[in-house]
Order: sequence, then C-alpha cells, then structure tokens
Amino acid sequence: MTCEKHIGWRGTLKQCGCKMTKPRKMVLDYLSKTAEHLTIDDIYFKLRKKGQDIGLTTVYRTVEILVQNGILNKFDIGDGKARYELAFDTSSEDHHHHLICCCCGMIINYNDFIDDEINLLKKIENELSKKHKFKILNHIIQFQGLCEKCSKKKSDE
Amino acid sequence: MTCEKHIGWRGTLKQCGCKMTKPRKMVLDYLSKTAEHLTIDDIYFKLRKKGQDIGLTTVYRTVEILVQNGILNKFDIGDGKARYELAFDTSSEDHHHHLICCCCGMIINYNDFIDDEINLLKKIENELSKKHKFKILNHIIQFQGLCEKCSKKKSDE
DNA sequence: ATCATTGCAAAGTTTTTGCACCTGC
DNA sequence: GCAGGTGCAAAAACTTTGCAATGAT
Repeated sequence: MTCEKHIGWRGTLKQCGCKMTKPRKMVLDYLSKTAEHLTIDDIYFKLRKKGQDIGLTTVYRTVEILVQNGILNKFDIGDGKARYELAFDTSSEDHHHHLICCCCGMIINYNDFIDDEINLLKKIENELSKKHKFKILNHIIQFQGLCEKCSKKKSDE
Repeated sequence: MTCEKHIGWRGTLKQCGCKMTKPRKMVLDYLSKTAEHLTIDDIYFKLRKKGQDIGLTTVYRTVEILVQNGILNKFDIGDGKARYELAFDTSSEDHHHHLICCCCGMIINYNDFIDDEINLLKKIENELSKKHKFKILNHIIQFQGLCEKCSKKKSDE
C-alpha cells in the first residue's frame, strides 16, 4: 500500500496534511484489510501479534485523525469501548448498519433496504439541516436486541 | 411518586422484581421529570445538590437495572461517557432521535418524519429478525454534524 | 534543519468490584 | 429474618497528557 491509496472513501491521509509514518502505515494497512468493528485494543494487540512495533498512544492518536477526517466511523455498541470501522459513502455497496446483541455484543452488518433508507435519510437530513441550521456529516443506525444464541439461552433459563 | 408509577413506557420497577428503596426512588423521580440526556455524573451531582444522599455506585447500579428493563435508553454521543434518557414507545409522541454536534456535543431532539421512519423501521425489523433470527428490542438513530455555532466558528477560522 | 510524530510513563476519567453494614418486604 | 440493596474504598478499564527522543520532508 502506498501513502496515496484511498482509505475509505473520503480521501488519502496526505490530503489531511499528515505525514505518512511507519506506525500510521501499519494502522491504515490493517484497517483497510478488515471488515471488523475494532476497539483500540484490538488494533494494538493485532499489530503487536503480527510483530509490528507500535505504541498504544500512537494507535489512539492515529485513529483519532482518521475519525476527524471522515475515514473511520466511531461508534459504541454499549460496552463503553469506542469502536471503529471504515466509513463508506452512503451510495457504496459496503455502506451498512448494525444489529447489536445486547447480551453478547455480537454485531451483524446489514444493508437490506438501504435504498429506502437512504431516501428517507436524505429527506430527513434536508429538513433537519434547514430547520435546525445543522450541518449533517454522518449518521448512525443501530438495532439492539438478542441474537439467536442469546435468545435461546434466555428461554432455557 | 409512588413505587407503582410507570417510568417510561415498559412498566414499573416492581414488575422487574426489584425492591423500591429510597435511592431508587430518588433516581426514578429525577429521571421522570427531566428530558435531558444525562450521564451518571449528572444524575449523581444533581441529586447531591438537591440534598439527597446517594452513592455514586448506587446510581450506576440503579441506572443499569433500568436499562436492562427497557425503561432507560443508553447511548454515547462520542465523548466516551454513557448517557441515559427515558425510553419511549415508537408510537409515543415523545419518541425521538438525536442530532449531535461533533464539536460541542450539543444534542437536538427531533421527531419529524417519525411516521415514515416507523414504517421503514418496521419493514426492516421484520425482515432482519427473520433473516438473522434476531429479536429486535430497540433502535438508535443519530445524525452527527455541526451545530450553527460550531459551523460559524469553523468558517471564521 | 525543522517541525511533526512517537512511545513511554504518569495522570485523568469512567466504571466495576469486594465487603461490611443496612433495609424493604 | 433474610435476601437483596447500599456505599465506601480500592481496583480495573479506558483514554489523555507531558516530554525527551526520533523521523519525515
């Protein structure tokens, strides 16, 4: 991967006025190859395991830059740890939302009805940005509930 | 307020098999009277200021019970602190979602297009719960962006 | 050469746990 | 009376900050 490679859909890191360093390359490289919903710890330990030397602080700082530039999305599934995933344009095939199991924390990505959803969201965004003079940059949609396993577990009790 | 009073829409605390104690009354009483998006600290200090004696740990534990029973919604606006608000049935007038300013953290409630939204959500919920055998209990919709003040501040720079 | 970036250690926050005491039912 | 609830203190978990050394352009 070169420094110029697009990470996510909003641009390169260079465009953000950032230097491309070894640690940043490691983080970007890893993130661009995974579809998971990673915590800072996930990223840090994954890289260490691969033998790549990086400090925890640097992971925090690199990820923060990527969020500020719209390259990563930050969200919380309810366990108090920040999670990150590549941001995709709403028109992209990869754009999706999450089903989250309240019980075990499992995350399912879905992109059914994305077209209907996008239409409604556009309508809402238009209206709300006028009404509240609010510049909308991103949206988060989460469904919370129980996955199959946890449902069974609960009914067995 | 009596112990039996409905807090939110899903029932009473007694129905959850919990004892109604003084600290729990304080928390419930406060929450049922406010429409804010409170952190644990907010609740704790607000009660202390009113002269009501309660421990921080108890606030954590009480709020957790209320979340587990669908009486409170828990969410994160991106600052790493859990926030809580009364949960409302999707058919309720008070059901709403949030516009969140990434810059100053301000939250605007909105309930425009709730009817369109509910229709789409029902469709999605139906489909997804079949497809993924997932029991959907709640949903979170957040728009992230810049409020009027922060937009101005940024363009002045 | 310069200024951004790194990574350690230390500190700051938020949340959870252990445990002796207390309280609603 | 007794199971469940409380609150303190301590610990754990997550994140940020200070600073000297390093590295990219």
